[in-house]
Amino acid sequence: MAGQDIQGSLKKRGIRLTRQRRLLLDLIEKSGQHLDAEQLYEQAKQKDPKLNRVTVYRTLKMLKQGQLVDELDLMHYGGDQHYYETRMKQAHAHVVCLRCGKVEEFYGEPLQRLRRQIEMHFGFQILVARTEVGGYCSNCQGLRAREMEEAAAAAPLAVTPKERRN
Amino acid sequence: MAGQDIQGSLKKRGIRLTRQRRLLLDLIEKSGQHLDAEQLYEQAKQKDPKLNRVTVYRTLKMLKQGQLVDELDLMHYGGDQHYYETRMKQAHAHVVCLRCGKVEEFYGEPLQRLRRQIEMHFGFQILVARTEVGGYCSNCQGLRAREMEEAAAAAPLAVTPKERRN
DNA sequence: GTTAGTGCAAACCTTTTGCAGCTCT
DNA sequence: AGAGCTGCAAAAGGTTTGCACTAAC
Repeated sequence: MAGQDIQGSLKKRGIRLTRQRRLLLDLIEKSGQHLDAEQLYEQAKQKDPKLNRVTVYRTLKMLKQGQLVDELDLMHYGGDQHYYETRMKQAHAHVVCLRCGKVEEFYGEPLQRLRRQIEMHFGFQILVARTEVGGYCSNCQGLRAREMEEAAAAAPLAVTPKERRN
Repeated sequence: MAGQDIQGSLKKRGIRLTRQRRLLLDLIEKSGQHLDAEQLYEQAKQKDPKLNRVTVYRTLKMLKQGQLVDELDLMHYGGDQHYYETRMKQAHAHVVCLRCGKVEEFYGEPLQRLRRQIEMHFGFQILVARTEVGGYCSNCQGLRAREMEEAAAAAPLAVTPKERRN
């Protein structure tokens, strides 16, 4: 399983597998979602109430430096914190709906192609790559349009009136 | 000029063009680089010592919401702050060397192709998209390898020894 | 004249650091 | 045994907010 991979990788590097780290790694790997440090801390605290928020940050930093997790911000939809995911999966882009917050993942060869092109074009050695996209999901596009109309009806001022004067 | 575009766009939306905003817009547009809020503040203060840092943040936020600038983090090479650039240019990826900090921009059709694919695949309406890549530029790859060797020579411990024992 | 925008101070949120004590190997 | 890790408290860095005053339209 992926779990073994990360823990094995740490062991090989001479990094200690403490109780706290095992717990955090478990949570990161088993969570299907993208967790931020605070969510991870909350979940971990339920299993180990003594665990400190600082340990979460230190563990995430270590995993990031060791290239075992990737750091995302998901277009800052939920704020300025960072989200984390394991690197087990194939490269993918994150597609974030700015209205409902849903995050979809895009796999597929245009990403690999882009990556190869960048490496070739600059002779660059890529260690980490992120593509994040914000907009409206198919479900929210109509709702969003309706919301805009309503807003315009409620406040029939602001933008357009001034243009008519010219 | 691009300057006119942003200022005109703001005017149309009924957003006031204050002295401070004109100054900040000028700096953003004329700067060839990616500026963070603090750099922008420092530069602005030289022309208007009274200008407050908060105004910089508020202006950037407004421009971001109005989709007149894009927000980047350049793989957090320089810290956790955000960088900004105008949206005048064609879509491009940012390629950041994690050793020397150089930022290159990748244009080219793989990006457009990726964008179209995401829109088609999910029926998604993209408002903003970012691709950021971290690694070593052609110039730093050799230097980096040498640094690693030296580090291994200086501290001949850590990782590999343990593996030999098996 | 109104309303939006500014400056100032203070708060806020996320993340990092210093240090004493604990624990994994 | 001893380096590495944790918890706690405190600080730091980046960004936002409340409020009274000012300026753009």
